[in-house]
Amino acid sequence: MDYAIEKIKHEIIEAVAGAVGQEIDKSKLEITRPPEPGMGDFSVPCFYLTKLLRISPNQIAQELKDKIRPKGMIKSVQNLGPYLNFYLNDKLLPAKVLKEIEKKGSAYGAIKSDKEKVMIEYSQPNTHKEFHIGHLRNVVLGSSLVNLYRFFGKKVIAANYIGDIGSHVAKTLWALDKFHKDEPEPAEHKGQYLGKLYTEAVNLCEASEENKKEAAEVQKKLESGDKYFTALWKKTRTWSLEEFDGIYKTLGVKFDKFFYESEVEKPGKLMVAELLEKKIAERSQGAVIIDLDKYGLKQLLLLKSDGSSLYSTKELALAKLKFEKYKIDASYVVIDSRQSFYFKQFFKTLEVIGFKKKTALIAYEFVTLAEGAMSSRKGNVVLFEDFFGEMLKAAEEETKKRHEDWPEEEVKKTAEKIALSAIKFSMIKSGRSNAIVFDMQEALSFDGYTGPYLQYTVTRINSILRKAESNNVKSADYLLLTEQHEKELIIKLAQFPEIIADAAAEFEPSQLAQYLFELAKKFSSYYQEVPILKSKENIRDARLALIVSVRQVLINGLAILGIDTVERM
RNA sequence: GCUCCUGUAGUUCAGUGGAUAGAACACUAGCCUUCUAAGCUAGUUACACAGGUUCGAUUCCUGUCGGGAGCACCA
Repeated sequence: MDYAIEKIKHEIIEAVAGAVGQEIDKSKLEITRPPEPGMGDFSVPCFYLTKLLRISPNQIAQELKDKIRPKGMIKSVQNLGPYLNFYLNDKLLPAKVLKEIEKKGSAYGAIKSDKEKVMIEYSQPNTHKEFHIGHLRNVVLGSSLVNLYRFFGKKVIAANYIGDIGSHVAKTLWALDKFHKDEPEPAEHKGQYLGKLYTEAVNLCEASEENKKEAAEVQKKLESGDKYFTALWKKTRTWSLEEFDGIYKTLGVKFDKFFYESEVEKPGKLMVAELLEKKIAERSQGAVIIDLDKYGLKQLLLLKSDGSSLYSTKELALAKLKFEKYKIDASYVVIDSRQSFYFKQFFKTLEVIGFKKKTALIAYEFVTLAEGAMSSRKGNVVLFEDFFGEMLKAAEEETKKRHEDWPEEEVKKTAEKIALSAIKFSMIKSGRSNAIVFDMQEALSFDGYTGPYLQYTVTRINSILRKAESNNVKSADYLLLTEQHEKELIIKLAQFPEIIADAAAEFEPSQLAQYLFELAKKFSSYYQEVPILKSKENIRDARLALIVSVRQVLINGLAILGIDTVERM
């Protein structure tokens, strides 16, 4: 990275370190932003230096202030209490930051590749089940992490691992075969049809042991290659896969590699047999387990007592595939935090059996409803399809209200992008460790901290630029950007590369969302208070150059969140 | 019972070992003869509780209480 923000911080640190006059750990020096704009642009708290210099932080700040000679990006220094407040050089800052953005364009904020090859696995939907807003959070989070990591300079393989076999499939097929065999195939929404069957099956299996046994029989038949059920499975599996394809297409999400549980089941069983032979795994109550007690992780079940496979059985073979065939340096899995314990066990198991690779779970809390958790059994799940439909309707209404003269086609196209941005943003604005309590009413609002607000900010900039017609943005004199609002915006723009690095390091796209919203807010205030088109010609050009940069950063950031912008809305 | 996550404004969320704890929604009052009012400006209200570490704790530690989740044949 060689961004302006780094140069600024480097100069500040060097100035402070130089003034101290003895060896200090520069990494311990913090750079923060003062609470009030008038107090300076950046500040360094002096608390850390008290141990070294053995005088009060206030005194340190005062003494250092006199020793620092402003140069380069630093215009002046003030001490205020225990803080050293730095004022940046207004003559250098705007040109440095804005030229950088202009030059790098859509790559502004990106970090140079470090060649690390990682696989990010996300979505992992189960076939023969409904696709609801809980699954949506995973997709939105996962795909933005893929984008973020690529921007962060990693080589990323975006992987999906589809649960196309297992007890849920068996239950659905059991119900289909037993109660709906003679029904005509649904013409459309076949995936959702299976979801309904699954719910029915779950309830029936809970109601009676007999049903449960029958469903388990179906699973055994599937695993032993029974012709009838295998054919039924193949057909219905396609129904679900087509549904998923449609959803990914709607969301604009692409995977580099699809894995299926069905392709790793047999290799997984072989691996378990091998582990038994090597005495790494052992038998317990008829099942096969690996004892992780000495790591405080209890025991992980690798194979059922009836010999059929578990999630872990298949996951073993998947891990082998990932590391050996794809030669990745690290494997990340985006999952619901309810599976955290299992994954801790599983990653430890990989270590024990010899895969000493970088692995991490990117866990997030799940999506609930105000009345509690969604469950197929209770039938209170909010399907993605329904959610998207509602959002689309609302976005169309809002768009029509504002643009009565627009052709139907344009309304539709714009509304879809608005609806998607609202959906995606609502899934990403909360940090991963926060459960999302889904509220349709709240989701339908396009005001405030939402995706549409960010899109709207971009359209306002577009609108100004359209009206500007001719301009001399390229040769703008940045020294004319002297308003406080302008300085604030420029510093905010300069911080973008840092935000990218922080958000990536913590797997937190929500930090990026927060930043983009703050940037948009700052622009909106500026927009309200400072005229752009009506200012004097040379000032106008400088301001146009500034808002072009603001737009660029908003677009770059939104792209990482998977959000498209629109020309007008 | 054990483990993990969590408790900040009426609601949904940010945030930090230190300068006055920020937003959004909702509510109230202003602002469209001025670049799109999906906007802007102003106002009201908050760190669950009790100890400890520290010059300083909303932040770290311990405990209590509350919410969510996980802990062997589901994924």
